[in-house]
Amino acid sequence: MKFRSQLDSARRLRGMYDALLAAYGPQHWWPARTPFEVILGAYLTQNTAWKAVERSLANLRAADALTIGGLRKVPLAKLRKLIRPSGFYMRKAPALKAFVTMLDEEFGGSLDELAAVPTAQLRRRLLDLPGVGHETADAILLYALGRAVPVADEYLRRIAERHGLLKEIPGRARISYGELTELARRAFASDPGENHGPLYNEFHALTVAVGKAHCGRTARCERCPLVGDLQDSKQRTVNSKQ
DNA sequence: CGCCAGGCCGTGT
DNA sequence: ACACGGCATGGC
Repeated sequence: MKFRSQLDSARRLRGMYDALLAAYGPQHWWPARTPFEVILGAYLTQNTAWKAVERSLANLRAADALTIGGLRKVPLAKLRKLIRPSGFYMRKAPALKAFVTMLDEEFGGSLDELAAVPTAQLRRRLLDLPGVGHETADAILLYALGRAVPVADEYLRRIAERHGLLKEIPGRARISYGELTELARRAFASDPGENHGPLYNEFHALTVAVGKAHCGRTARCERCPLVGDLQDSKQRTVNSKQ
C-alpha cells in the first residue's frame, strides 16, 4: 500500500462501523449511572482494564464518593486507597481532586455550569487539567457532556493500522490522535442528521468491544469480525495462513 | 508467572 | 513535533 486518500480511509472506517454494529449490536455506552461517574471512569480507565475500574467505582460508591460532594469530602489519602485497584493512584487521585477543585473554583461546583461552556473552549479547559489528555477530554465531552465529538483510542489505532485502513503518513511511525479523530469525523460526515454524536458514541464503544476481544498489543486477531471484510488482499492472505 | 489494560506526562532528541 | 520510559494494580 503506497498511498490511500483520506476519503478512502474514511469510507473504510465507515465500513468498519457497519461491520462492528452488525457483529456486536448497539453498546449503549457509557457504562455509568451519572455523568459524573462517566468522568471518574474516564480518568480511572486510562491504560487500565475496565474490570479494575469497576472495582474502584464500587469502592467509591461504598464510600459515598461517587458524587461531586462525596469526592470533594473524601481526603486524598483515602481516595488513593479507594481507587487503588485501577492503578496509577498517585497520579489519578490528585487528578480527580483537581477536577472537583476546577468545578468549585470556576463553575460553582456544578457540572451543568461547566457544560454551558462552548465545546472548543471546554475542550481546552479539560486538556489543561492534570491527568486529562486528548482521549479523556473527548470521552468526557462525548459521554458525560453530550458533545458530538469523536473519540479515538489505542484500539482504533491498532485496528486501523493492522487492517490497512489508513494512508501511510510519511516520516512518522504512528498516526496522531488528531488525525485519527479527523478521519472518524470524515467517516460519518455524509451520514444524515445534524447531530452525529450518537454515531460517534457507538463507534468508539464498538471499537472498544472488538478491541478487547481481538485487538491486543500483541496481535491476536483470530476470529475478529473485521477479518475478510475490510483488509487489503495482501494482509488477508497473510492472516488466513494461521 | 509474565504480559497487559478503554493514557498521560516529563524528558530527551 | 515526535519518541520513549515511568507510572501501579490485578486479571488472565
